[in-house]
Amino acid sequence: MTRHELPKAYDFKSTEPRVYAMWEAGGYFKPWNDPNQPGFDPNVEPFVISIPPPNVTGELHLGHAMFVAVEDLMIRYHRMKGVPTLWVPGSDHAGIATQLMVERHLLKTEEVTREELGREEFVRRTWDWKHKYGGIITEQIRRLGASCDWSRERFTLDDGLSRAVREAFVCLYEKGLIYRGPRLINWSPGLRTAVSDLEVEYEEEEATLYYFKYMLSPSPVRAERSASGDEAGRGDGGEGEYIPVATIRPETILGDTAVAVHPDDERYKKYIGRKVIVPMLGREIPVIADEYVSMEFGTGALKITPGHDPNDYAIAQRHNLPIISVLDEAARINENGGPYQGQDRFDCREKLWADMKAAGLVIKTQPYTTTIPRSQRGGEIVEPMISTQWFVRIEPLAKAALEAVKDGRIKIVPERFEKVYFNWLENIKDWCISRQLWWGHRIPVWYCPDGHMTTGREDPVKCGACGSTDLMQDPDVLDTWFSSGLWPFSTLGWPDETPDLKYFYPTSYMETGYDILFFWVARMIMLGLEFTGEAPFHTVYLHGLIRDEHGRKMSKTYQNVIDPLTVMDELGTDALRFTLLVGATPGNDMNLSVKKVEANRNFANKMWNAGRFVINAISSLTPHSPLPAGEGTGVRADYTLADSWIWARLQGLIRDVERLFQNFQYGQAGQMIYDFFWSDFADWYVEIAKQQMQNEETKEQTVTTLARVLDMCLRLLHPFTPFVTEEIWGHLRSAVRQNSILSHIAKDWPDALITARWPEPREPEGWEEDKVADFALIQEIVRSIRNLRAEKSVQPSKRLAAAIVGGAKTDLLKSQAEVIAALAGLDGNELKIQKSLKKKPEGAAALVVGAVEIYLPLAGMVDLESDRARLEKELAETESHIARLEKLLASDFASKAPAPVVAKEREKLSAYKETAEKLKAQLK
RNA sequence: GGGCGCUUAGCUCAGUUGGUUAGAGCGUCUCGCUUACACCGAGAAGGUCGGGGGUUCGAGUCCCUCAGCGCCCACCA
Repeated sequence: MTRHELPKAYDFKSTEPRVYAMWEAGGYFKPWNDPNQPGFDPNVEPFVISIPPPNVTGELHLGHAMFVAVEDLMIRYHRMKGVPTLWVPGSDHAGIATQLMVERHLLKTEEVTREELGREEFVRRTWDWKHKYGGIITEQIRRLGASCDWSRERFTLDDGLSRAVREAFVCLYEKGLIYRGPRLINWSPGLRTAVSDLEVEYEEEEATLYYFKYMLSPSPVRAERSASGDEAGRGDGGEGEYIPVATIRPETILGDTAVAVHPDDERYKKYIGRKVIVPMLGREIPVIADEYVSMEFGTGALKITPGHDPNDYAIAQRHNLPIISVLDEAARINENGGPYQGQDRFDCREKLWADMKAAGLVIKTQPYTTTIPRSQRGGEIVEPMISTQWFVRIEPLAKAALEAVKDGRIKIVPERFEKVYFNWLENIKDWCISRQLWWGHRIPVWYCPDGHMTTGREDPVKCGACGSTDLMQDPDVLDTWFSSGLWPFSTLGWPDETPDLKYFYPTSYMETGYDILFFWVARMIMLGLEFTGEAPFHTVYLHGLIRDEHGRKMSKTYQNVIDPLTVMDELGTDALRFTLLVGATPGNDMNLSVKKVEANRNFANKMWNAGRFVINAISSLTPHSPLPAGEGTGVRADYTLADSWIWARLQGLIRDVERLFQNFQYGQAGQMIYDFFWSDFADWYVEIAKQQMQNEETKEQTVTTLARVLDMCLRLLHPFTPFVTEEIWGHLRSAVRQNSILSHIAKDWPDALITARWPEPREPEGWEEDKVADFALIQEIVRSIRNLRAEKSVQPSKRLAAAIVGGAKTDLLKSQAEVIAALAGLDGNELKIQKSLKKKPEGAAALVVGAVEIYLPLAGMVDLESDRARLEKELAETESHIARLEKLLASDFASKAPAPVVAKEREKLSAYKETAEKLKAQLK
């Protein structure tokens, strides 16, 4: 392999599709231990993730990119550790979203509405649409590098999962945990369906508060005196007594069935038990007393509309008030609205108010800010309405789900979300699961003409109660989240005890965004515990949401949306993945910018070029000099300091990464590998390797070390950036094939390689620290020389002579003379290293690094004055450190801090003292 | 009304058992096409870790408090 064969810049465009196809074709995404295959071992614990199924209608967005990046990392890491690993992919039928999209599509292409087509035909068309476009999103998920087992791909509306939904419904129904009945629910007038509490969003908006008069009807028992209250009392025109009331939705006046006041309210006490007259309709309704009413707020009197307000509904229940609905399914006024029947809710609001004004019933209007309930989907204002719907009796399920997290069977990462989870489940209300849609799992309940309900695992032929064969299935479908809630086990075959279900369930991690903790995660836990008796996963990992670079929400109106497909086209998948993984911290939102992705595109290119260098180096070895195998964690006696140092650093890195992965600190781990690769390996070791390779004695061990360290880095980075690492590794493998030291990239995680595959005696305790400390001195010397060169504007190509006085470090420095010379731009022949020096060289600039003195004879460039100033500044800094440390060591620190910490500070102090002495000598 | 998060270099952010002189990327400044990489290399400037108090030998890190920003939950018309 020659250098010319590898392009100078990493070509992700041609690499990514080729590599992905290779993985998929090689069966690499399938678990190696498979219950459906011969040789299956049930005793090996697998690692399993169910994908958060994207909507079939979905277009790839950064949320998808995020979960794929994190989950693929988890999956690849475990796979490399040798664990049988399964990532189950699939997609969600997404009831409302898909139905709306297909409706829009049909209207545009065929100018036909859903109603015109009829239910059966519309559902058929939607399936057509799904077959045609449903694969787009999964293709896009593949582009992200997701190593899912595509042979196990599922869809929430396919036969198996539909059967699971049916089974779940019937079980709950039979246990009495599902019921049907009229309740106050959230109604979406545009979509004409009920929605659950979670699908309603409350936004603060400017509204109007309308004040008006509730006139008292003449009382049989005359009120003694007029009110003492400020607002209640006689109307100005002597029109009679009234109670002032305020509302935001005047149209609901038509459905009022009472006016409520606080029992202790002196202003209104006397009216309790009397009647007031509903404006424009003339109905008489009672004035009631209820402690719910706040005397301080508004007028202190509250109109009660049980049909369209949850609070009023509750009050009505307490007082046995009638409930009047005034809106139809499109939120127009219905027959109970008298003259206003047929008007839109907002038209009616205006007209009714105008009429009331004409009738002298209006007091005033006032601008008012309040929270308005809007549909999460359409954005329209949701109306609370009485409607007959299906509900899940949630308390028993919630209780079990609460318990599972409280007793640790399920752990949520980051932990603070456990509190959020508890709070939600403790205050949960019954879940409205029926939707007035056509696309979804139809409710498996049939009605006979007498109204009996029949359900079952098979479609019934006759009524279970009366035997009638005249059956009509419930027209509604189930909430999309009902089927999603079964996902971890329905995808594995439940309700059948399939081999997959037995082996792969419960799954391991549930990884998703915190925004669907309630929608999805909590429901999976509730339904999983109910149907399988087990928690569907033992760990919930929640990632944050992605915002633009200044923390704003991405939206089309701001024009700040970053399209992952574009980013992948321009900068590569690995760059995007690495950015999402390293920039984020569990459960915290992250701000993304293309600039960050660019920086990581550069990192991918860095890997590529370091890889190219190493491969080239391997090729430069004679074919007959084999690379030694089996070297474990240790270092050979003949290794140079740099060889030992980089290996020592790598050991530390592997341990740190392992620890961070165990704690879900993926971002931190990625950052550490990045730093090691770029700074330690590329900037230092590779540069030294260039010099070591020129020496026949050290050439082979250097190439070996380059190859080993690169190999380990590729493995560590593979879960983050799978494509570029796989590609480099492929080239690396073909470069060393005849020399055979490397095995298989995607199979072994470094820690396993070190502890198991290369078991050799460890070096003496502390060798790593010693090597790191020694090398740090060399780095310091090189840096200070470079620094001085830059300061003096010495031409970079100019080789300088130098004299180094090493004292106790002389042997070490002598052994590193060539390294120092190469990296600091010194002339190797003119570099003198000695233990001590009688007299300091004339006209040389002096540097002090710890106890080491360096003299650079910069003929003609030395400015005695500025040199002196530089050394004096250093001395001052050193002495301030000495003072600080002496004070510290004289304090309670010395007696109370742990011994090793104190020892460390003492060492530092003596080092500073030595430096100070050298500096003083220079200044004499 | 409850609960949570954030506040660290010009910008975006790391910093999890409290322990050197607080880090990275981008941006800025000075050099440089040294045979892996200009998607690069070398060097530099830049921070009272939001304010105040406390615990401790020692606090960006733990506790209290205040302020600003953001999010979630919640039925005051």
